[in-house]
Amino acid sequence: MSRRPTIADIAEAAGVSKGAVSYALNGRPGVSKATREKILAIATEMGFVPNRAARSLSVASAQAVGIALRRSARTLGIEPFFMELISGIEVALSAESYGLTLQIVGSLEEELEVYRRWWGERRVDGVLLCDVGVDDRRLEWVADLGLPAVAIGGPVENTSVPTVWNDQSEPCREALDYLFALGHRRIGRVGGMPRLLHTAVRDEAFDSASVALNFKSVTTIHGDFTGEQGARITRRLLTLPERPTAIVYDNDVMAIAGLGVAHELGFELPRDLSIVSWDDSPLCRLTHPALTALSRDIHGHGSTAAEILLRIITAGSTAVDPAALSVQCPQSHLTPRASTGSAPESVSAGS
Amino acid sequence: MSRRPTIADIAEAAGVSKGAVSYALNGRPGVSKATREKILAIATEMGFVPNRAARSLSVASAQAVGIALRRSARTLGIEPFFMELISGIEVALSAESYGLTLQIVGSLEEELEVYRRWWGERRVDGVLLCDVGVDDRRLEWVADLGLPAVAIGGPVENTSVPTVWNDQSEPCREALDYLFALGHRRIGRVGGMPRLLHTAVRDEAFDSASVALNFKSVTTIHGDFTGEQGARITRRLLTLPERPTAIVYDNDVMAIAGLGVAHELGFELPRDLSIVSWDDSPLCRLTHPALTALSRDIHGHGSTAAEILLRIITAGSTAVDPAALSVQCPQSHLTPRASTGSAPESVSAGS
DNA sequence: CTGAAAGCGCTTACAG
DNA sequence: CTGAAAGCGCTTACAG
Repeated sequence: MSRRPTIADIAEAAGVSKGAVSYALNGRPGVSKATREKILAIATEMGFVPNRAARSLSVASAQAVGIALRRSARTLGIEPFFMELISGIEVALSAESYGLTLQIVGSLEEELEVYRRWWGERRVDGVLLCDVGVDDRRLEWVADLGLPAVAIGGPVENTSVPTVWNDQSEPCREALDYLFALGHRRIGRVGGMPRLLHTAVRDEAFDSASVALNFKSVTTIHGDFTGEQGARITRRLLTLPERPTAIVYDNDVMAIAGLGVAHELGFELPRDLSIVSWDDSPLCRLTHPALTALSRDIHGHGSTAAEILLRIITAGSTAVDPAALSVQCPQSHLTPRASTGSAPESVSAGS
Repeated sequence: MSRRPTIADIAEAAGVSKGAVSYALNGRPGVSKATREKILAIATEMGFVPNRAARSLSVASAQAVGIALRRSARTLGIEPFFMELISGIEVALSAESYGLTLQIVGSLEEELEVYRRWWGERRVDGVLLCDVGVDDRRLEWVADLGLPAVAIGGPVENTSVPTVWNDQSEPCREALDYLFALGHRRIGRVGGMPRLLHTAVRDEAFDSASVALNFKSVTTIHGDFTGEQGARITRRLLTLPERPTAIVYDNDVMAIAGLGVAHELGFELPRDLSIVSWDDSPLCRLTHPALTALSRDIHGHGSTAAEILLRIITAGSTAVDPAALSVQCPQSHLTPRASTGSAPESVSAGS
């Protein structure tokens, strides 16, 4: 038949009621084994797939999760992070037959509006919040709406929204220890957007680690994760009178742009300059020299976030303790590659 | 109220029937101006958003479009192409309040199954087909299902599925003319996966253009769009006895990996080697030297595809001529940057 | 174990 | 211009 089959069609063919078909299809008690098998056989033969809208309307659930991305198309495209995250999310959702609804938004206001609409429409059962900011208004917003949510990034305090996050201070310390051991004493850092929480957290981690190691100078300049800014800031750092001998970048795209600038200015790596990318991606292995990076499992990060969200959704409005659900993912670790080496005119670390 | 408001709530508050509320909300005739305004005011005040599932069930439409991506998480993440495409699609869909449902699949079989399920569930009203292959089974599949679809890539012949595509031969010719003029006579090409239609089309375009220009040698080796393959094949090409003086890559990721290998082998660009990336992305501007590339508007490509799909969906099952809907997008054009220059031991083009 | 019925929240002919 | 009602395709108490 050209019309897609419904449970009514199956019921008619099997000579039972629609209710019986529903029970059989959902593996519930209430139908005999023989009837169940007959119904399932007919359903399979007809190529029956239950109508989502009807089911959603009945059970008051969308069987879908939403994610709104507030980044320009260009940043999204070039940054491997998002697709890796999304594919991790996907894995967890597919396992529970949940769909993923994606929307790209241009502003915070638009994003808030999307959440209101999605939730009002019951288009989603919950949302994943990306790029958590300092004093992020979205946390309160979703809480007020009653919209289940999980924040990716953090840690966030005093919120009812569970958070999936990575510790930033230990990997930061690991990277700086490493550079220190290589003899570097003047360090530059090209940071991310200061409004993002994870940038702020790294700022702090970087500061305290630098103080502990007693570097001669540490200069952080914030960028916006784009290659343009990465290049501009690198050019700036490398033309300072007391230029750094090593630079740490808050994302891979800026690191690669920085590498380009280093080449352009005639620096040879790692002889004249060491570069570390904070967040590893296949991009870091494509360059020459390959970039030393702080690696973490972004895919797993996405899966974990999605799993927690599903748990909250399933638990329903029964109060779930967000603190109990907040999860710290395996932390980043240093993956040394060819872009880092001894500092020029090395002051040996051991001496 | 904590419960999300329905038209029944509005009807009660306004003292009218649910039908009247529906007419008012949807801007249909059947309610007086005064009543309409009163209803709208109440709806706004209550923060009413219509339940998608209920509407979908009534109008038998999902108000959503699906896209299944059959690439590994790694390729998806690193390739700017997909996010740019998706963001273009998004723009067109948002304008019509359509949602985008995304799924990552591991195999063709899985992908076909997803289409069957989406369509059966009425989760989507149509799908966008990416990475169109040679003899692509999906085209017949969606046609058999009756699932509205638009293929991205092509051109595809003898199908009822409209296609949004780019001409490949003219840009190919443009790139080769340019390299010829720079004195290059031995050309290498690192292609994409041969099973993809656009790779096959480029193979052919490349062949005929090379014949016309009478290059000394042209070597195409197919890769899989990953950096690993791009690097491996580049290493192979550059260590051939009669190595090419210029290499064209079928995507930016392989081109960047190729650049890395060139650096590693001590080639200086563009003095010793010229590199062209087919498909431009911000990545091409990050490297040093920046990569000459064949640029095209991927974002616009996505929007166009989505717009056509919406047109088909709206037109319903009334036969639409796919040929009339197939669209050729503005073609790629050469953007020369610093990675291309005169061939070593140049045979001047003019002489 | 099974059937008949109500209900989810909309839309839309059909009467008044 | 308005109201009452049926219907979209499911799920799920409630009787038998």
